[in-house]
Amino acid sequence: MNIKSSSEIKKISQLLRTISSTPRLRILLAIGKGEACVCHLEAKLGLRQAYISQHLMDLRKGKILTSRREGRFIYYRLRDARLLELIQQAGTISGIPEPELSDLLHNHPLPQCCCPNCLETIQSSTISLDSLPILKGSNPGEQLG
Amino acid sequence: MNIKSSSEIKKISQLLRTISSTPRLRILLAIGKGEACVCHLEAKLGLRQAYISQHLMDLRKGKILTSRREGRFIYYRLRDARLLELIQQAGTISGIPEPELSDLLHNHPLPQCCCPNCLETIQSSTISLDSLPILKGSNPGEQLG
DNA sequence: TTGTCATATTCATAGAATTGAATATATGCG
DNA sequence: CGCATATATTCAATTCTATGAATATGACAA
Repeated sequence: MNIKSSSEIKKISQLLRTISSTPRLRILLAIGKGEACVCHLEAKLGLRQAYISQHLMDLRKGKILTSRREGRFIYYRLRDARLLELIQQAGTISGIPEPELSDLLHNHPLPQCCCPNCLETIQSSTISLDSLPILKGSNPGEQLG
Repeated sequence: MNIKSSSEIKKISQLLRTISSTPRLRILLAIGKGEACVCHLEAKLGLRQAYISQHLMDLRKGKILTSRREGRFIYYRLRDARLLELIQQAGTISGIPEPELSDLLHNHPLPQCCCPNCLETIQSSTISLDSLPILKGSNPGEQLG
C-alpha cells in the first residue's frame, strides 16, 4: 500500500501549518496551560488587538483553541495541552538548548491578567479579590470555540 | 520577562513550517527511519522527479534531511528520527485514530528501493545480492547535506 | 567523448498567507 | 438609550509559497 496524500496527512499538515506562524506560536506559548484574554495577549506580546484577534480566529478555526466568554472578556485556552509538548519537541529537534526551551514553555504562568485594565483592577482592589475579572461573574461561561 | 519573538521561536516556526507541507510530509513518512533515493520516492509517491527534488532541497536547507551519494544515486535520511514522533504527536492531537496513524508511520519499511530501475536490478539478481544498489560500492559515501 | 541515467537548479506564475487599516459587534454601565 | 470597552470582522495590498516547465549537473559506461 502506497502513501497517498490522504485526509490524515492533510489534517496533520493543517495542524502544523496553523501553529507554525511566529505570532501564533507566541500566542500559544503565552496562553500555555492557562487561559488568556485578548487584552492580556495584547499587553504581553506587544501586538495590536485586531492583529491578535485575527490569529485567534485562525487558531479557533483550526480547532486549536477554545474560547469562553465571561462578561466583556473572552478567555482562550488550548483545546489540547499536548500541543505544548509538540512545540517543545520541535524546539528540541531544532537544537534549542534545554534552559531556553523550558524558559519558553514554563516561564509564563498567567496568575491573573496583567494587561493595563486588569492591573488597574488588581491595584485598586488589594482587599476585595472578587473584583478580579477572572473570578467575578457567577455565570461559568458558555463554550464558544 | 516577556515572550519576545525570539530566535528560538523563529527556529521552531521554521521547522514546523518546513515539515507542514503535504508533499514534504509524505516524503518524510516515506523515508521514515530508513533511507530513500529520489527514484524510490518518485515511484512510491507518484510525483514527478523535479518536484520531489525541489522539496528535498527545502528539507535539506531546513536541516531536516541529510543526503549521501552512492554512485549515481543519492540517499536521503532524516537527520533526527524524533521528527517521526513529532509527526505522530501531531496526528494524535488532530484526532487521527491510532490504527490509521501507525499505518501512516510504520507501514512503510524500505527493504530495497522498489522504483522501476531498482526492481529491475532485484528481479535480475535473485542470486547475487551484492548487485543491489544499496549494498554495492565499497565507498561508504560522503555526507552531502 | 558521447550518451544515458539520476538528480538538481532556475525561472515564471498562480495562488495562499500575512499584515495594516478601518470598521463592526457585543457586553455592561449609567 | 447612549457611551465605553473588549473583541471580531472585512477589505485591500503586499509578500510568501507552491507548482510546472525547462534545463543543468554529475556520475558512469561504452
